[in-house]
Amino acid sequence: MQRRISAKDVAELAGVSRAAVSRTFGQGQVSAKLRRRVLAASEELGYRPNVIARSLIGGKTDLIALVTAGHDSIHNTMLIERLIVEITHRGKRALVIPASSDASIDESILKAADYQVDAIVVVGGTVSPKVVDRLRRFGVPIFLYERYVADSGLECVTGNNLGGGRLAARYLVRCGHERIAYITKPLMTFSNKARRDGFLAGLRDGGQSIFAEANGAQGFNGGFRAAMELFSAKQLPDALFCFNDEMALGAIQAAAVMKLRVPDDVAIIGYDDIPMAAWPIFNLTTIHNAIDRPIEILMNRIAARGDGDKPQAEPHVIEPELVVRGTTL
Amino acid sequence: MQRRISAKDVAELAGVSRAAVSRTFGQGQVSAKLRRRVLAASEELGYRPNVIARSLIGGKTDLIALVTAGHDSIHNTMLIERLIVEITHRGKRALVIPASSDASIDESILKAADYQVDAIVVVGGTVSPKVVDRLRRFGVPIFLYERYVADSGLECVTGNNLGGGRLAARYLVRCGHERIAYITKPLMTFSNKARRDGFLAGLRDGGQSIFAEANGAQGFNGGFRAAMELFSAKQLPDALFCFNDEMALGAIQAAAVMKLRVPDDVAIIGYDDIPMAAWPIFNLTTIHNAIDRPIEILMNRIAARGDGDKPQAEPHVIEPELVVRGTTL
DNA sequence: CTGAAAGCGCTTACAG
DNA sequence: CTGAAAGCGCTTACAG
Repeated sequence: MQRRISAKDVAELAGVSRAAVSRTFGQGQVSAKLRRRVLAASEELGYRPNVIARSLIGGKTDLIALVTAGHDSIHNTMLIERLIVEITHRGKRALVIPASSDASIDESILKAADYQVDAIVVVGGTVSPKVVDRLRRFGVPIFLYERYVADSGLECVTGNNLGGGRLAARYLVRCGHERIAYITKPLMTFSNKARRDGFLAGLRDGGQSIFAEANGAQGFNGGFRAAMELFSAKQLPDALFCFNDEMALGAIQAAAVMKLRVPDDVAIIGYDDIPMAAWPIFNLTTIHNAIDRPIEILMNRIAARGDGDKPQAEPHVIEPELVVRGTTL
Repeated sequence: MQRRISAKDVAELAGVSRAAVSRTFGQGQVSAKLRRRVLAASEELGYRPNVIARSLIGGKTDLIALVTAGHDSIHNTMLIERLIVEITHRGKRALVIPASSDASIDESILKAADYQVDAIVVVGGTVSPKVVDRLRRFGVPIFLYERYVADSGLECVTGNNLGGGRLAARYLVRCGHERIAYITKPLMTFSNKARRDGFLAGLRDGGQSIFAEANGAQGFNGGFRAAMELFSAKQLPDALFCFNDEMALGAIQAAAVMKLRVPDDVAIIGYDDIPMAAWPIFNLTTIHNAIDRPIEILMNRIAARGDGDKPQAEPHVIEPELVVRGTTL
């Protein structure tokens, strides 16, 4: 485990100054002849500039931190994967730091800052004002993805969950359902609350109120159990809106177990539009929660902020779309 | 965007030397009194050591690079997510660099090395000898996950795909099937080849040979189409082994479309044991491809290599297990 | 265009 | 125990 090749080694072999090496790989002007000699020496030694050392000067590491909370749903996992790919495509590196609780989000952000990242993206979580303030002083932009906190000074990119919930409710009302239920997850997270609020508002628009509500754990099994509970009541719902697609798939399963026909006996509608929703065996009607568009906005804003742009106070809101498939009339 | 707080600022405020600050946050000895003053000043200024600068001295960045090829399957995505979580739990940071082609794996590894990462894990891909050689000279350990290349000098952690394929074949033979087919993906990747080879060997063990083989694209749709092709032939297979679970789920779908009963008309067996395989609606018999155990081994070996341990030439092989569910007799 | 020098933020022998 | 100094690998004004 010898010492790595440094610019000094290259300079010596090429018979030039370390500055010449630096300029060859960086910004400055070098004559073609010098450049050739430096390149040849570098090739021979297998030299590559130490970007970590370089960042000490320029202040830029090309590192983007992804602080992720709620690694729970399929949609979230895909989202993070896409984020990583996009960050890489744009010539940056993704430093991924999963966090569990809200306290650990703060801690993760601080850790990211220790690495002098150029920007921090928090997926599905919030940051304490104290940490926000500190990072602002350091000039590290923080972005909230799939969450919006007014007046936080943070730039936010989020789907319109309120609108999505409303979309679902209105559609079910329009289809003529009259006993419409919601399947929620235990935690009233930002998105859960917004979808539910929008859903209730949508029912109100149609002159209805919520028929029933069941609380399930996260995921397929949670949706299954919650639906089983609703399907075991004296009066059954005739339509179900589920917090997300996975739970909706569990609800479809529950309907099968209870010999209920979907959508004739009970309509089911999910949220996110994960790939499985389109599988013919499920063919789930759902609210499409875009991934590509918000990520593109996010990436552009990260670049802009890097160029000194001010944070945009208004959130970047992406509108969801209803995708009608086979689980509704 | 002012300059960040440095040890110098803290030293001045506390009225001590920069060395004292350094020692307070690092290794050296400091008196309780000095430490207290340094800590107080740090708190006041919001100082945190710049780990990037620190790494320039110690040579350790606590960065682990994850170079991922084949971001395609659900199993792979989950695997990478788990790897990131485990790396973080062990106090390291995950630098995730997705690569598409094999050439880009080399390039990604070099980029990772530019960041002076402590170790590189390549998931589902190989490295050219040239790059291996260069990294060895730098003393950066490279690990191959889900792949084994003999005499590469790389430490490998992989499931026994050959054994897994064999397991599947033997089980189907034991169940009395006589027209056993394989659904493969277009690329003869390392794992695809090994599973197929093992499968053929297992059939041979039972005195049979492969009845048919179909080539589908990756994923659910690929499995669906490949199965449709087999189910449209004059003579139908009575059992299907699929490269992975997603393709197997597609095959189940195809059976439903063709009004074939599973497992009575056709048995289906997958590979990986993704969460969806256990969903009652699928209830897929499959070969369990462990995640936790190999990751644990990998993490331990990364730590050991960091402490100067030599690479282990023999691969760390994890044995798969047959999980019998409802899609086989 | 080129090189010597200063400096990014840190740590670690070296004296005291 | 503590501080002044050298150095990690790089870049960037500053002279020439």
